[in-house]
Amino acid sequence: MPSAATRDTARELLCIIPLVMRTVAAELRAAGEMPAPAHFGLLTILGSQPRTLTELALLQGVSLPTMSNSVSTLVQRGWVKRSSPARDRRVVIIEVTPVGTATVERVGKAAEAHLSEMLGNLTPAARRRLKAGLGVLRDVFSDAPATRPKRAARATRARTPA
Amino acid sequence: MPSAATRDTARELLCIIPLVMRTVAAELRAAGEMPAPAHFGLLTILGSQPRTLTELALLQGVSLPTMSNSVSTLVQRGWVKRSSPARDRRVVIIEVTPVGTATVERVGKAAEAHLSEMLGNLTPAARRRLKAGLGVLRDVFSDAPATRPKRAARATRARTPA
DNA sequence: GTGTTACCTTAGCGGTCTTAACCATTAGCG
DNA sequence: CGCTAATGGTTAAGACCGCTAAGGTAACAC
Repeated sequence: MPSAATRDTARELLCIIPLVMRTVAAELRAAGEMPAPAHFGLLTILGSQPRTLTELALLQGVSLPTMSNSVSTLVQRGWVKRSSPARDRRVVIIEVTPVGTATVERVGKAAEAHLSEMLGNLTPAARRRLKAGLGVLRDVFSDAPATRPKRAARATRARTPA
Repeated sequence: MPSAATRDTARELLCIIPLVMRTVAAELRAAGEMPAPAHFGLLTILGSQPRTLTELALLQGVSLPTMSNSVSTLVQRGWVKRSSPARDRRVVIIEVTPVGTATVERVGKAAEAHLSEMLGNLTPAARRRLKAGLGVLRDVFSDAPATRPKRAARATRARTPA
């Protein structure tokens, strides 16, 4: 049973996250050839290593069809490529292309710049609070598939350093 | 020229907000007759007082057409109603209906419950950090039209929207 | 009354997400 | 070997959310 405090925070989340989301999406949209919000995270993930479709869907907390479609879009834009390993041709490995890497780099920089403009007005203390809050958010949501409480306990410590 | 610290925070925002957004949307979707994420905030705003379409669009940081459409959906569901004041028949006043109020109440509660489940694992300290961060988020994004400083009428002050 | 401005709506497009249904490949087993 | 599952992806259809561009009507100013 949720305490009043958690419920309060939940309500807060419910109200402002969509607001923030809109802004973030707008930044990305305005930042050039706009890899839509979802695509940005995707390319970032793939930047560290290639993944299968299922892995990606899990990581991003979306259904397989959604991921398949997103990847298709990305392929179409030349940012990632699909390939099937010979050992098991059912699976699809998705890799980012050099063009994709460059795009994320560029667009991300532009979006950051815009965002930073808004964040620039914050006092250092406020920015610290924001950062701390984002860290918590990441810990809580980093792979929770929403409506399915599959894995219960996630340690909420370990503030994801840097 | 954004400092490294702000850029870092911006990048953080860019990566985790969509993730959180998906979860919140899923909560809402699973919470019953799902007033989509955007609708939830809208109904909440209207809960305190009726507003014109333009006001709503400004408050939510969306375009007028978007707000018009959203309101149409809400009207269709019987959650709000439109009316034109006699003194100026160009404007449209949007008011929440009793059904709308009840719906937000109910759905909000369900979504909060789900969210609270995730948040329940947080230490009190972490929850405090989260809350503080959300507050900052609200201040920063509460009505910033993202990429367009349309008419710069809004100074960067005016905290405390509620 | 003509023109301008303000407010809202309609139309059309792209993106995100879902579920249901459908292939294709691999693995198990008699 | 051939049949049946299961695994992994894809397609198809549907609902929302956001945008721009292009109307339409009401109020205001001359």
